[in-house]
Amino acid sequence: MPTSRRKTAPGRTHLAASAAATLSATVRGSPWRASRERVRDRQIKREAVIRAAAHAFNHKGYHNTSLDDIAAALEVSKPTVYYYVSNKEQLLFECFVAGIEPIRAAFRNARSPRAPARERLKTVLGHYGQAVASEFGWCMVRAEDQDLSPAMSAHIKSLKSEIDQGIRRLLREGVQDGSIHPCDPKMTAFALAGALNWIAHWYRENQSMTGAEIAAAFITVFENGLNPRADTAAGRRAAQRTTHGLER
Amino acid sequence: MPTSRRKTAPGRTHLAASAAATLSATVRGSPWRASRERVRDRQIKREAVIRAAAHAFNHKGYHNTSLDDIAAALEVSKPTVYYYVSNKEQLLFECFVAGIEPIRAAFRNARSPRAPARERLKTVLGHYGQAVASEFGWCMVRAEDQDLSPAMSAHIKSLKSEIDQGIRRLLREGVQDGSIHPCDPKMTAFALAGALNWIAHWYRENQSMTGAEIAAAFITVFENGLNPRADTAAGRRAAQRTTHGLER
DNA sequence: TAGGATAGCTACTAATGAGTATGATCCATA
DNA sequence: TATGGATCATACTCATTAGTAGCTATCCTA
Repeated sequence: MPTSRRKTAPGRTHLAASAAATLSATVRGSPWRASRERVRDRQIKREAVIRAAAHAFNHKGYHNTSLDDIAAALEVSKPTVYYYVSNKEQLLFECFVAGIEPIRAAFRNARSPRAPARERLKTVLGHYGQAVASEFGWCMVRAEDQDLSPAMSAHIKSLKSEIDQGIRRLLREGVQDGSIHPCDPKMTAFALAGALNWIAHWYRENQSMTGAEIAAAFITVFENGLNPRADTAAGRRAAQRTTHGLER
Repeated sequence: MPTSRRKTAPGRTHLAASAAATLSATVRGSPWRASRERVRDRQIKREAVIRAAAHAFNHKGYHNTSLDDIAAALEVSKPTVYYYVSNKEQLLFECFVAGIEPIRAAFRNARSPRAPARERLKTVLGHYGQAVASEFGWCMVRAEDQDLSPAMSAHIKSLKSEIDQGIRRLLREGVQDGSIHPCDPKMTAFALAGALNWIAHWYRENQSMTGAEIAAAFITVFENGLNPRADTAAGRRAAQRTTHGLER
């Protein structure tokens, strides 16, 4: 890795460039306006830091990523990173929240029972899959309580639990309105979430599909299960041969 | 944590006790026999080290576990651990192999097409689930290439790929013999493995079921999918109302 | 145009933890 | 009973890295 210690002119760092690109910073107005823009500017830079962290965590893992790495990726020094974020742990936490927020939004939209619960669940799972395939997916999925302070760990656990409970509720509603096969909501929710979470592990290496395509493919898998095809004689025969007992 | 630096008499450490418990070390015989027992003794102690590592990784994560921790858990010093294992990375690798081996064995047993492929797949997935819920499950599932040297990373990847290909093959066979609904083998294998892998994440905190019970419950989930119950008028009505399109 | 807030850098501290050099002890064998 | 290998401990080295102290430059506001 070439240490391109390019001496950027002060006040014109990569971070600043990133902010300037998004801001119409040339507009001058009242002092308040300028002040507001400063705040926005800072917010944008902060997000750039978090995105860079997510990218690094994604590729090298949390513990193998130093804050110097993140700073280098932004062509900035380490204290600059600390200027936008209080510590490494918070960086992971922010990535986690950025990843999980779209899923929570999807749940909020799925609240009202216009459609059968199965359809609402499918929509939510679609968003879930896309979130996991996003840049923040890895952080979302791999953020472990072991790496975080008790407070943050508790916060993350409660967010995760919220998602879990949301899936279970939709499953129960689906069983009740008849749109979903009777099932154990807890185990089914675990299976669904697990299958989708796992996307984060192989998606980096195999980006031949978009997040939406993957999510759609998974929904199909969930719907078909492992049932034999009901429309052929061979399927019926094979299904009848089954013994219906797991190995001891 | 009380630093119970209990001064164990030399030659009578925890490791030795563990080995002695399993060995009938009192038997004296020919020098060759003693020599063979020494070898076995060493092997048993080595396995105790690996188990201790798995336990620690399981609870604190790989990077948050120091070799001093593992040594302390065995009431032994760090160089003793190094006496049985060449480095930390190898420790993780051994845990990984210990976890994945039963799954490979299950695949070997599922080779001959006595039963329909669906039944063979169910059996394999049952073993898979139990392995993931085992003490080595976490290591198996969370061992990342990022934490390992290229050589070990490649080795682990090939083992993982072997499992993946095995599942796909059984899926294809099942589709062919009619015992499994036509599906995309790749995506279906990802979903199945993901759901099962995820067990490792929640099993530690929720050991209300045995590994076998969990595996059985998951198989049921896979078989039912999200299909509506076909045996009620409500189910059919709900199924007809569905729009069959993922959100845009 | 002075002053204060903003934004950033160089150069450090301090702690942790992987891995090792060296030597002590025990036991089987000769 | 002397010796060599097996087993384990004390006490280090060395590299990494999270986080900080203290300084500088810029720019908006009064």
